[in-house]
Amino acid sequence: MDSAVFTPQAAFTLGELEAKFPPRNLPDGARVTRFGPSPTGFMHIGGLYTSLVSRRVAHQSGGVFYLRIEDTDKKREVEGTVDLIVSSLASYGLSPDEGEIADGQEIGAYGPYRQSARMPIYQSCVRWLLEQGHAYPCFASAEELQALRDEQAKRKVQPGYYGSWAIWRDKTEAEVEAALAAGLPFTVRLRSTGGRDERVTLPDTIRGDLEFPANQTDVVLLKADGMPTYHLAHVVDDHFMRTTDVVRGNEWLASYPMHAQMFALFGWTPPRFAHISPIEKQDSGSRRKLSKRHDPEASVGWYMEAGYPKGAVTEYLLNLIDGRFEDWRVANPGVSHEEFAIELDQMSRSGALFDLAKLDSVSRDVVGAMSAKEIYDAALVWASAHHPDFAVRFAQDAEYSQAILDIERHGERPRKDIVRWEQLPTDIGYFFDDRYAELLGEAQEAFKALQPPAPAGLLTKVAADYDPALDRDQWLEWLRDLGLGFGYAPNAKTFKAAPDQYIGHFGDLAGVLRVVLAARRNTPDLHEMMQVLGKVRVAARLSAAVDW
RNA sequence: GGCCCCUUCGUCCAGUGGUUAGGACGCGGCCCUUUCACGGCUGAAACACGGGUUCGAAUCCCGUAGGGGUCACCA
Repeated sequence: MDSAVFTPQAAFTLGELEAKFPPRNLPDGARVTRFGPSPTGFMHIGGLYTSLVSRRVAHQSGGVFYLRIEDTDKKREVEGTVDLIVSSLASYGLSPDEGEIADGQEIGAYGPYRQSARMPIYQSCVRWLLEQGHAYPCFASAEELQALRDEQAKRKVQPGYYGSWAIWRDKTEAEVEAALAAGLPFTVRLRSTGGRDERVTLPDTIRGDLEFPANQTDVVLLKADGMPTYHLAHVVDDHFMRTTDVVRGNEWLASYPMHAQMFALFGWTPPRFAHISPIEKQDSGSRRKLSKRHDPEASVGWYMEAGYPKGAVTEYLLNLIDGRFEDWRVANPGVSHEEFAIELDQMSRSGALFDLAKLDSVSRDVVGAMSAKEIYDAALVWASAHHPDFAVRFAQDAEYSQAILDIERHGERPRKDIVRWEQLPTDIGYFFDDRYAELLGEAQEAFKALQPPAPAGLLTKVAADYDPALDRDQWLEWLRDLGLGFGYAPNAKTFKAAPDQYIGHFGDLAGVLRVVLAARRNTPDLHEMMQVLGKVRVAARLSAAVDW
């Protein structure tokens, strides 16, 4: 029978494909890796993780990292996902060297890079398999397949389409013709060659040699709609795209024998495999994969909304990949994390638990190392997308905004209170007069609750005498002096030594000013804060509070 | 259930026959201090269990247990 019936879109011989997609001309040792997401409406943090590993492995070796869209399941496909994937990768500095770089636009000589556009290639390969007798059409319906599984469950045998359970494996040509004539839908299946006691070895880059029973299942290669399954597409694409290292989740471990068999049948040398463990999450005692349904932090979008700096997410991921990154970071402050080399064979075999506290800590350090300008730029981008009100305020006077961010950021030990941009509106909102007006109620309440209460005349005096030109030491001396006149001890020690002689100490005085100026007790350095607010604002706020 | 993978402080990672089992996050204490952060010092905290091999085991071997993955015309 003419196998073209089952592969109507086949257009090439294997030889033609070999010529069309020749081995890459790369330096010795160069690795070609890829990221192959399915566009199902979501960009998983695990995808970022895998891409980070893959891209680095490729680039460290002078190789190529490409993006391949695995859109062979049109039922699950969600429009707009490709865009999301492309832009997510781009914003974390993980853009591919080949593949889709913008919606519908791709670069590279090994494409197309969307599997749905590669039908002629897959079908050509399957046609060859059919001709060699390594594949056959299967007309079994979903119901028949289910009945098969039920029977297997009843008899307590291995479930699956294999051996004598593979009902269409040995049908006669006449039976196939009849099914075809009846217009029954069909799939094309692999005619498995795996022996009963045969074993195959997977030389995994991360895990070392792993042994499995050889594949015995007549897996589906071409679905009823003519699309390839993952298994076929993986083998064909990674061969013709000349992938040298397949980096993928360890959920694929069990299907390796299937893939190995296909590579062998085609006569192709399989790539190296590195099966990485997914990021997991603690869930009432046990752990499980970070799931798109239950865990918001599984989505890359979550990190964007929270306003984690891009570098923080990357460095956290780097941390999971190799804990020595931390030591490297300490030894190489200011160096781009791009410089840190990843070694596949050093990766952890067990899955890492997602740790928000650790991410926050990494982020604190990353933000701590940024300049006010860098923070301003990144935070403004975030605010424009996620907090328009704040964006307006923040953008109005860029110089003022940056001065706010620069408080305690210019010395040896920068402030590390910012973890994500999301905090900014509440943390520095009081610097802006319109926002401060909204906080007035809170300020008054806190002011009234002050212990000891602010002495009469204090605010007026500070408002009148404050000189922004004073440097830190002069300011301290001035304010201590001034406070002494109102009964505040110059420091806590003095106060403790003679509590009856004072109403409080310098810290209490600073507290009064903080509450009035910022509507809160915890603010950055008061001296710098007042300088940034400026004489006019300071005086206005203090004077207005005299009547509270 | 079959097959496969994994197992060092709560978490992440070091440690590949001889270490007081190390670092980081988190947590506690102390110090610094105008609050909050920062920083410094310090403390509690782990080799899943049982057998071997060995003068000696977190490290090698065999079991057991626990956790995870996979057995689709989803990837």
